[in-house]
Formats: sequence, C-alpha cells, structure tokens
Amino acid sequence: MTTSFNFSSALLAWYDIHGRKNLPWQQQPTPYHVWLSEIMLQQTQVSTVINYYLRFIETFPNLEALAAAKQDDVLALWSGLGYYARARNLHKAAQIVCSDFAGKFPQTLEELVALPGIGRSTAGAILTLGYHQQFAILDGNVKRVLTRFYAIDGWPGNKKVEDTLWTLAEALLPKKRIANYIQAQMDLGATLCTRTKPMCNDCPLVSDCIAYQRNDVLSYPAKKPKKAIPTKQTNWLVCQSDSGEILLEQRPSSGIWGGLWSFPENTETASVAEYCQQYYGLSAKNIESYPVIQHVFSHYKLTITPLVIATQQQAVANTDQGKWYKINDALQLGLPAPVRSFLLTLQ
DNA sequence: AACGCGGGGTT
DNA sequence: AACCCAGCGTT
Repeated sequence: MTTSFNFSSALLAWYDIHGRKNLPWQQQPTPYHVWLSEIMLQQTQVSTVINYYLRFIETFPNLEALAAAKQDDVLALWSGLGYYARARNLHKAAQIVCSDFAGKFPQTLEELVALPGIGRSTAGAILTLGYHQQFAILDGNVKRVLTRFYAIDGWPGNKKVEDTLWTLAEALLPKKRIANYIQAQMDLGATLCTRTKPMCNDCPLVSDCIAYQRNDVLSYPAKKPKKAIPTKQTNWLVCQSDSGEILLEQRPSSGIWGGLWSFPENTETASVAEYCQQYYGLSAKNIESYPVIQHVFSHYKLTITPLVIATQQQAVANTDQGKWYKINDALQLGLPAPVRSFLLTLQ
C-alpha cells in the first residue's frame, strides 16, 4: 500500500500556525476589499500596496463611493503605484457593477472575467476569498510553489506551461476551507517558498517536493527569456509662467502613463521655441536645460531632458488638454513618478 | 502566442 | 544592474 501526500491538508495545517491573518484587506474580506487588494497587488509587492490600500479605502470605503468618483481622483490616489490601466479599469468595473449588478459583485467566473481588469486569477481570488467557492488562482506565488513541487520546466509565462499549472492548481483544491487554502498558497509563496533563500526546512510540502529532492529548488521557476530593451529619448517642456505656474497636459488614456498629467514633450531640441509657439502659443523668454533623468520601464529605458522654459502665461493654443498649475496643486494630480519627483525639485 | 504596461524592493 | 512582484488587455 502506498501513502499519498495530501497537499492541501499539509498546507492548511501550516497556514493555521504560520499564515498571515493581519493584512489590512483580510480584516473584512468583502468582495470589494478582496477585489481592490487583488488589483493593487497585481505585479506589486504587499509592502508597497499596504499604504495605498489604506488611503484608498479611506477615500472610497465602498463600491458606490468609487463608482461615483471622478477618474482623475482615482488616478491621483494611484499615482506612484504604476500600471495605471489598473486604476482606470477598477473605476470602470465599479460603475458596471453598480449599474448592471445592483452594486453587488457577480458570483460567477464568466461574469467576473468580463469586468475590466479582472482575469482568471483575480476572479478566482474574489470567488474563493470573498464567496468561498471552489476555484483556483495562479499568481506568482502559486506558480513558484507548483513549479518547484512538481519540478516543472519552462517559463510560466509560456502558454503551455501556464495551462499545465492551471490544471494542477485546480486538481489540488480541497473540498473544505477553500478561502484559507487559497490564502495559504499565497502565504507559503510569499513568506517561505520565496524566489531566493527559500526556507525548505520549514516547508510543509518538503517531503514530496521534487525540486527539493533533486537539490535544485532555485532552478524553479525558469526565468523569463531575456530581451534587450531599447532606449528612447524625449524632452520635457517644463513651461513656467511669470507667476511660477507650470503647464501640464493629460496624456492619452492608452499607452505609457495613460490618463496621467505630464509635461508637453518633443524630441527635437533644436526647435523647442518654435514648437512652444506653434502648439501652445507660447513665446519662450528663456530655455534652461536641466540634468537628464534616466527612467527605466520594464520594456525600455527613457532618457528625459527637462527643458525649463520661462514664458508668459497665456491661452494655450491648439490643445484643450493643457492647463496651468501651481506646483502644490499639480502634486495633487495623478502624476507619473518621475514627474512628481521633478516637480518636487522645482519648489 | 507574444507583447505592452510602472514602480519599487531585493539581491 | 539584474531580477521580479497576489496579472490583464491587446494584437
């Protein structure tokens, strides 16, 4: 007779003693709180999210408050967190749930993934943590734990590998205590089965972990294939009026820093004065080049040359987006991190 | 199936 | 400086 290892029982027993139970969004795990925290935690670490989460629920304590908000106010609370499409989708989804679902989050996978910003894993988290239904999640923690436990080769971003992981994640679900189990998976990955320095001696799964048996835990999960990232260049036209106000414009809703407020940009340093005149109706009295800012995204590097341009404040031509702000007022807007940082150096 | 999308923490 | 994090939407 063979004994079969009970994955979920071992994990739940560990969770009862070592699991995290004091995170802000665990205190009152309503679908709204679960949803908001899951969106914020997409590609963002817990320690970074906590303060954003607390500020957010203070301003928008419930779904109705969020749905009624202006998008600018939502983006302002998101400023610095990155992946700003998350904030726009969050806001949109809140309005849809209010209008189409009477303010109550849907309870089926199909309806949840139809909402903007909610994919299969986030839907799984809402259904399990919020509604105690039987679903799997597949975040970075679960991918790491499963690729090690089963010694699964290949980068988890690869479609075929991901399909395998989803199948395993679903097969392992317990019949009882689903919410605790899902939380336990994330806790194990976040606190013990970490990327570097995993604490295998304390792991409830170690007896049957194939990567551990092979003494090869750190080889999993396989790394993302490397790709050279390009460098792009731009100038920030930091137009400052006699009274010290700064010209900002709202970026298009799609693309980098979508919907955020930033400086006008151009790439032709030689013709900055003409550019200001032509597109903004501004005559530049003085142009000062500031030290370049290197900003790194996950997919390219951006070399920014801030050009601080002294102008007289006047009507902005050929754009309905440009607006003059006092620096202190600008800091209340949804700003990309380097814009916020640069404005702080100006004041 | 591959790529676009940020900012910050860790090593 | 490299790597990655409670992924999702678009193409």
